[in-house]
Amino acid sequence: MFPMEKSAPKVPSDRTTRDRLLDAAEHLFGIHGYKGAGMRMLAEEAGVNLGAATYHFGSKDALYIETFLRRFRVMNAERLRLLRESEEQAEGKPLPVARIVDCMIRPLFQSGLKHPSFQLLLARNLFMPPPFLHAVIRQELEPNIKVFQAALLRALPAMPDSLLHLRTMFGMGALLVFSFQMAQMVFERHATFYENVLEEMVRFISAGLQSELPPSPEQWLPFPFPPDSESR
Amino acid sequence: MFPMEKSAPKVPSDRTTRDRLLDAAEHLFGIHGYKGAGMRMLAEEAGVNLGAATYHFGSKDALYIETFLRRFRVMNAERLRLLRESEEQAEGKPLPVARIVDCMIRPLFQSGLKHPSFQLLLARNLFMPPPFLHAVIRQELEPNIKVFQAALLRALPAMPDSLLHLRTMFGMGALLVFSFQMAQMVFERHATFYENVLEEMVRFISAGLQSELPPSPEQWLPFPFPPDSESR
DNA sequence: GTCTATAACCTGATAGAC
DNA sequence: GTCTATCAGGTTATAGAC
Repeated sequence: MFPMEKSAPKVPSDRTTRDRLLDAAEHLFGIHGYKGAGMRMLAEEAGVNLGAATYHFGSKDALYIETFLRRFRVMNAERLRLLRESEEQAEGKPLPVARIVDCMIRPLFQSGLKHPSFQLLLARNLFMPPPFLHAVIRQELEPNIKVFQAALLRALPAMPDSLLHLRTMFGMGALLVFSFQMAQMVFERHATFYENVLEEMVRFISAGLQSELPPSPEQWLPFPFPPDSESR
Repeated sequence: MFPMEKSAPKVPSDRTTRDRLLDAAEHLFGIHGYKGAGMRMLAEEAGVNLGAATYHFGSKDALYIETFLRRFRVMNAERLRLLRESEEQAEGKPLPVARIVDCMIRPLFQSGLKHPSFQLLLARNLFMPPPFLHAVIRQELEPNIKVFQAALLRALPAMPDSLLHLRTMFGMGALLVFSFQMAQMVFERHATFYENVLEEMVRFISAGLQSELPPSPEQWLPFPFPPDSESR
């Protein structure tokens, strides 16, 4: 009934093997995709045994999910933190659109600079996640989207929210493709380069969000993000 | 030395088997990706034998390339046709940005309505083509991009062309993600729905392209499209 | 916790009968 | 042109020694 004294830490304490596995997975899943990278490949790059690999995570799917969530969670938290901080500074006044967009996409650039291989994995999974990741991402992203959508609606009160939803998705597309593009060339450029691209993207997306309203705005149905994919 | 009289047509004449294979490939590669769909799966859906499948195309890669190019080529040709037509109507005056953007993206919607499974395959491959497709796409896309870039520069003479290049890429991102999204729900909506989305996307992208210039425009290096991917 | 060995299965390609 | 049978190599997952 009593917990054992030497209660072996169920997961931690073996940082090395487990974490090297996660790093290898981040790298190789990013490059080759879920189907493209096998457990053997991962184990080899991590320098661990094949058996040990499945031992630590139970299954390939579980490893993939954990690899993705490890950084995705902190990135999303950072997004919310930046927005909250901006809103406190504004003291009740609605934020400018560009400022909100900045909070949305800046963490992606930061995370991309720190973890280039994750940026590849991220773009891949936001665009076309394998089926078992789909629900995970949605659940993780949902509160985030709600908060930003609300902030944008305060800044653009004349906009029907289904239209805002559609435009936000266009913006996500611009962000995603470029994020993938950027992952290929991190370390090749100076930090100011990324800051410039970030600013330019904020300009592009903000202009799109604020463009004139259509003459007869249709009631768009909401579009799920990430898109519903039949599989893979 | 003389060609045989009954010169058996090397490729055509067997439309059924070959074409059913292409259709199945379009469908299943679109859903599951290159690695996700095996030759067995394709052969089964096409109702042909596994051996016959590799016979007609030689290899899985060749089948994949042909499946993609079959529609990609006509889509790109249509893009150029629309632009040329618009330019003839304008009689030498530079076209409005929105008009150029319309010519760029309208064929994708049209093709998506006619061939929903291809739209999925297209988005997939423009975003992250398997390595052997990469060069093929670039070569096919290059003349197209040049023509549209030139038209946009005529419409936006104050814009540095490396900046235009960057912004065009943002636009491609918006288009791509939404195109993928749309592929999931073709047939569920009325035709006017798609026309409305198309117009809305033209508005979004045009506004982004025409947004104010950055205070000190940096000389961006060109970004390859599709992005350089290490693999898969 | 880590390893070896192996099970059960799937992959693309091919040789040869029809 | 189409089929069957098969090959050599890949996949994930697991059972059991250490």
